[in-house]
Amino acid sequence: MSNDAHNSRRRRSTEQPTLKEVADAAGVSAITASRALNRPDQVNELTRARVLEAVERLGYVPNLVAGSLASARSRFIAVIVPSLANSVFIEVIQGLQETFEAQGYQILLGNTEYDLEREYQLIRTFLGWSCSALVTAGLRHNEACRTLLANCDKPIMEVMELGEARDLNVGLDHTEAGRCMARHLLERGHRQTLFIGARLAGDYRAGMRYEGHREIFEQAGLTAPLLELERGGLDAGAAGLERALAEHPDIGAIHFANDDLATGALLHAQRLGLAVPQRIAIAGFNGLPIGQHVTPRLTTIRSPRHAMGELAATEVIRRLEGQRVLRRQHDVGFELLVGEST
Amino acid sequence: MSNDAHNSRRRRSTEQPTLKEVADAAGVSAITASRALNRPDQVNELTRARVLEAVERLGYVPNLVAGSLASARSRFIAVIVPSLANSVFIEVIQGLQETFEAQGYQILLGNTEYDLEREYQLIRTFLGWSCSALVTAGLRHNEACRTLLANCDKPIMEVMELGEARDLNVGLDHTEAGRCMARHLLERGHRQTLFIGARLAGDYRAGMRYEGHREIFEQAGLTAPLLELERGGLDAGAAGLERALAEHPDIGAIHFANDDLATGALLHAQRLGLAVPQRIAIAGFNGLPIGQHVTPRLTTIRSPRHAMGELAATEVIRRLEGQRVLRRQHDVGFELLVGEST
DNA sequence: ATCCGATATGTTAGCGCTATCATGTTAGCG
DNA sequence: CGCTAACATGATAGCGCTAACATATCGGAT
Repeated sequence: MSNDAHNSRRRRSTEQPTLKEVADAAGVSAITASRALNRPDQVNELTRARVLEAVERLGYVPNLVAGSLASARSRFIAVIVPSLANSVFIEVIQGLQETFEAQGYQILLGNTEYDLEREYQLIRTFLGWSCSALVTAGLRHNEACRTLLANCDKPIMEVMELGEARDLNVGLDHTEAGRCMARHLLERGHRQTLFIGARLAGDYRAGMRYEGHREIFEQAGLTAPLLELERGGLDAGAAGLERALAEHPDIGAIHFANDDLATGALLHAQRLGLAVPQRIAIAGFNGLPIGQHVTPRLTTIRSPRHAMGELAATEVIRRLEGQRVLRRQHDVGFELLVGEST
Repeated sequence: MSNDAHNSRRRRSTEQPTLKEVADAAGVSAITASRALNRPDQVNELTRARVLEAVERLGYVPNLVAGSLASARSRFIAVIVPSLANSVFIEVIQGLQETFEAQGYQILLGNTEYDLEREYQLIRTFLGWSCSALVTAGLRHNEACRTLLANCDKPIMEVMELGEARDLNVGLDHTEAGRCMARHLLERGHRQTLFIGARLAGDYRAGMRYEGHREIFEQAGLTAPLLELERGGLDAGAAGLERALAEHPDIGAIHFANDDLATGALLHAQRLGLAVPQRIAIAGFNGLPIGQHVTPRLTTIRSPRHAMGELAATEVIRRLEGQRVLRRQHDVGFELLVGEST
């Protein structure tokens, strides 16, 4: 009876074999079985073979939750981006994922939808999963989030832009990218130029590019009007072109905040029979493949997004494995792609 | 001394406060604090307020790993896709993510790179995290994987295509989609038609569309040659057009496996000065926005990718919350979008 | 006064794994 | 032959939380 009473407390959920059962089957202790799986070089070769055989035979799947609790480490990497709709983040994520997964880390993906409060909640949750490191897109966070990050001893990697990072930083200088394109437009003789972006409060990096753009035009004694759209995408780009022509009839060039908008406008100009760049020049940002397939090819700025993810992951892994990071801050740069659209 | 000896075993990793400390601060027991956070309605309102105040004051972040181990449940949903490069999967993931995150579930994203062995490894890992459910893209798995899934008592949702699913299934009939486009091409009078796809061994759903295409053409007493490319994307589409013209000079229409290829070809045809659809008609699959922005607009088939993700997530959540699923299998259908490219 | 069920809280014992310390075993050395 | 270092394995005690059972309190029905 006391036996039964004792057993009644058991609450094993699944029928999954445990490490203990594998160990019994292999005739070793649990800890040896654990080492055979996680620290192969600390276990005799024959013993390990017996354990692996038992694993195979019983169909053992390690309970990673228990392992993480016991070791206070998980192989999770939290990755936080503001949007999945924007292919830019997807490519960074891909670079991160390939590199992290190759080293046995699992990405926990969070999408803030450009909401800093959501970012805070996500980071809390991810810390609760004892993730090994945090990768966030961008340097701007709310108060609560900054506190959380400041009290966090894990590697923190901020990507996409350069600046005052808390820990590690891989990105590019968006203001300089804005200046670069503005200079190009000036060189091409465009004086009446409009900058068109979408939801710049969220996409503040586009706002930084506008600041760079404005700086150059104002230095040249010109104005740099801004048109902000409610939405992004190809449709919005086409609509933006219409609005630009209506509201700024004498405009000769449009600097779009990204290639989606710019491509939408370019293709719409074709439909309208507007000569690009003679009647209206169009420039973008990102260097998406589509921009190089339209005629005229889109003048844009290419950022090394995939490489940014890889580099960020590599540095985080170095930190996690106790090696010295190569640099705390990496400027991945950008490249002006001159097409025929300007 | 015995006290010290006892304490020497302690191995608390972080300085993070634990639930016990929160409970002490609030003057309740640990389990009450736990309930205050997870089962608010089981706790007196005032008690709960005290606990929440302590949580706030101490900056407590729940250790979800410990919680999952104790309850043998995590709020993880494993999502396994063959590629992130393809925007089709991204949109499904978005639909899944929005719906799952709204209910407090966290997605664990796995990318098989079209490798079924990798899929098996990913599923093992995810099961090790005691995920609550599994969502995989596609119905084809290797032997080991099928065994794992068969012995798994969690909800399993297979998306993208329809067929003999293990458990839940949300998708569309790709063979029928291929037939649909083939019929359209025939109606438009195209007799000499080529199907172009990329890496069909991995993207077997494109292969199914080709089977549908071939069936219709062969029924009409026509041949349905196939051209398989090594890579996908816009560049590949352009290259595919070149090869098609060289290898099949009398071809009048090309049915591409997806819109990326088709758009690449369409834009390339523009550059070459080939009239579309007079000299060569072009059709795609997916219904990407870009196809509706080029001139002529691309004839394609739109699949409700975002909705597919939402629906899949909704059904999984119903199952997890003990409600009856609406249907074990959902055909989300597709829509022929007739542009001017055919 | 007694019993009942509903509500609120507490005690105990795990969940499955690994860190830590302890022990045994073997080879190498003076 | 004892001594040490290197290697291999084991016993024990947690990691932080929650399931299961236990207890206390209270208003209302009997």
